[in-house]
Amino acid sequence: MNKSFDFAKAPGHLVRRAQQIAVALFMAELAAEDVTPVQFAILNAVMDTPGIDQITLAGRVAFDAATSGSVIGRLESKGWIKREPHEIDRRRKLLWLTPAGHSATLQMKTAVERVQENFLKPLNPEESEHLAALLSKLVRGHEQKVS
Amino acid sequence: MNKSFDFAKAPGHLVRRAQQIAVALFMAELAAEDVTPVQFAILNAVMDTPGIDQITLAGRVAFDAATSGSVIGRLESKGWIKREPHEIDRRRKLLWLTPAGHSATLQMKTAVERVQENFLKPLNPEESEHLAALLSKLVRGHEQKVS
DNA sequence: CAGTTTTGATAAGTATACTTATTAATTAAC
DNA sequence: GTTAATTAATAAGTATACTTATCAAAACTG
Repeated sequence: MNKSFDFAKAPGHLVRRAQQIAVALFMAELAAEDVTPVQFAILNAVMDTPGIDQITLAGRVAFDAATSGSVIGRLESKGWIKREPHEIDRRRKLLWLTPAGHSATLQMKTAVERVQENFLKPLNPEESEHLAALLSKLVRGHEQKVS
Repeated sequence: MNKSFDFAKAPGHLVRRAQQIAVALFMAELAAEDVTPVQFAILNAVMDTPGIDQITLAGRVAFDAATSGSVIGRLESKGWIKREPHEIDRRRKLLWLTPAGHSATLQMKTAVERVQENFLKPLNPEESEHLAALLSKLVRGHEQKVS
């Protein structure tokens, strides 16, 4: 009847909880760098593809132009990212890491790897792989509708 | 060298992505009710435990007193939740559903069950159960440090 | 090639989600 | 039993994350 939803078993709740934990571990491990998970994702993508434009980058990590635009603005204020208009298509802004941004990002990477390890610590290696595989399948299965 | 982090495989990224999808499905399915996942979680918890106080509720669904306080404020504005100070300990505020909140929450439940189904649609029943089990184990393994 | 449509970026507005600080009320300690 | 420590709630401030609206620049269309 009025039986409430069983949140402990609800996948949506578990996923939200897991994400909260991942973010908390990230923030704790990278407190010294003063960076957030989304900021790192963007720095990483720009390091991977220098001169990427904001829309392409948004599709790759944040999935929303408005959000990633404001995140990039913050990274620009920190002096980690440089924004320059595309020579031909002046609507577009292309992104590069500054030297400071480059070395900061490199430093973050080992810390982020530690975060991933800590995050998965409650699971053994097989379970960790299985979880990643299931999440991949789930996410890919939805990809058409969300991106 | 400058090989970037492989986000497609990073569990933190997958979890964030999965959560985004879950929220998007929820918002689409419950657009008519004008409610968010966190708001539903709170309504559900109050229906489950009428007269619960804000701190206990926060620990159960949102894990943060400030956030859940503001969410409850919004639910109060909507006329779905009633807040009353505890008779003895006047610091505490106890929560009840209004009649409108009660019937709205009941209506949401079937929609939320549809969301869970849609969310897990890319996986077969075994995989769905396995995913929930792995996430449960992961979350429980971290529970001491985060709550 | 003028007019419409599309696209990239930003602004505005709402809703989490967290931290730290503040206030008020209660409990503990001496 | 008054001060000290704790606790519940809120406020303030930052950072996502999304929607819709706006604006400017390109691309398309007749």
